[in-house]
Amino acid sequence: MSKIDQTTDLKIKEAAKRVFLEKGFGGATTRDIAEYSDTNIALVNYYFRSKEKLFQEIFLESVAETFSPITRILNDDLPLEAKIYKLVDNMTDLFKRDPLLPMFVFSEMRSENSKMCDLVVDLHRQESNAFIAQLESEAAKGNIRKMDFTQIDLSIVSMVIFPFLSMNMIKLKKNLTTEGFYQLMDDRKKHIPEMILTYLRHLS
Amino acid sequence: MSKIDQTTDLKIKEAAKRVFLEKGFGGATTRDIAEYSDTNIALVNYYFRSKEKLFQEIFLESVAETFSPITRILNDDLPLEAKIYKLVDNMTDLFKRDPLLPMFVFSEMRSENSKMCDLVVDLHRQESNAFIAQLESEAAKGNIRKMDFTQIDLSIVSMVIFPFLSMNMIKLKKNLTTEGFYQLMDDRKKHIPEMILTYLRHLS
DNA sequence: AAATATTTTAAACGTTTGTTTAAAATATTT
DNA sequence: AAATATTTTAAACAAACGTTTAAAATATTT
Repeated sequence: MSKIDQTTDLKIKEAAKRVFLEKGFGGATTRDIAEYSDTNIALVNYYFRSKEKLFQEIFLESVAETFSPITRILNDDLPLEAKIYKLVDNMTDLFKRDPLLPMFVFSEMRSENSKMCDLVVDLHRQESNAFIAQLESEAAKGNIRKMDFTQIDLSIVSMVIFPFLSMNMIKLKKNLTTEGFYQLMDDRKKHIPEMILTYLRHLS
Repeated sequence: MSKIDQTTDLKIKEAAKRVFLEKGFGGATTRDIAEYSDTNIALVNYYFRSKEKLFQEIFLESVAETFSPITRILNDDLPLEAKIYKLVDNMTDLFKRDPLLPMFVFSEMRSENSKMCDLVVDLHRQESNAFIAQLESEAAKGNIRKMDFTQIDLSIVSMVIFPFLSMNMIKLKKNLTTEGFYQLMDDRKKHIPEMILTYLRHLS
């Protein structure tokens, strides 16, 4: 189906996602969304009732897009090493496809009393910690060091996501094009798992 | 000097910093700043000409606050191990004092053509890479592995800053109070340098 | 083909925004 | 003490915002 034959509500939603990802809820306007979707401001409210309802729909989908691959892989039945490589690889590719996604999700959770925080906590209510359990199991077997594995979990996610959150600063500082930046991210697919695994296997 | 005896322009600037850090440029209003500073909207423009001028003043100071300690320590004349420990320690303490600082700085650089990007690139024009040079020197001596040390630089900063960018999400997911979160950050003061140094010293 | 339901449009609504005005109050200088 | 400069105030401005209205256009059903 060519873009011009899309249904009106889909045209609006795709335009809204683009605008919200670029500017956030506060920076985006109904008129922006109407213009990019080639419709008008009345249609935006006709199909989605309000700017906030439209935003919440897109935000929830974006949170799922960001975290469900992570959760899925962390709960996969894979050896530790393969799991870490797969996690970093899949996350990196996801954010290369949608580099504005991390900043969109985290910036909307900036204020503690944001409605978005409540939505997210509902979404992740029964999320298991299979990854940390797996790490503890390997530690019990003596394959890796004993430690607080929350730190490992947090460090992996930090090393993958942060570069995308600070993409523009990195590009400026290292004088990189978008392609150069993506090359750096691809290099991290080896570097991050190597660092984590070297540390874990070096029994303290 | 008690808060009530502050000069008017200082009262406004401190209130503005608080409001901008919490809500960002787009989310903050001149009326917010006037209310928090116990003045009025005309005085805000009388002393700072416009919301944008006031914002730029605060943003530039915040960028300096965030990055000048990093740059200073990275250029310190310290052995590698001590430097990494000091860097992580100082950055963590800085962000514990001002946990909204990272999101404030990076969210304003979200769009590539943001004026803030240009301001930052001017600020860091002649910044040296003494840290990466030091790493390369140690690698030449055979003390640490040979590699692209941009990855190390980026990984350290990621592991320190990202948790503060995702503070609210972490607190929700791990069910932590602010104190619990800060304890986790303090634990990272050991974890991060240990991981980095273990990796560097494990000659591949 | 007529009647009904749905979609689209243009215009307007009331608020909130950043900013400005001009007068009042206060401080400083002569 | 009078004249001048600075600071503060209350009120208003135009522009932009999210949303609503009511009529027009189109699609669907009877």
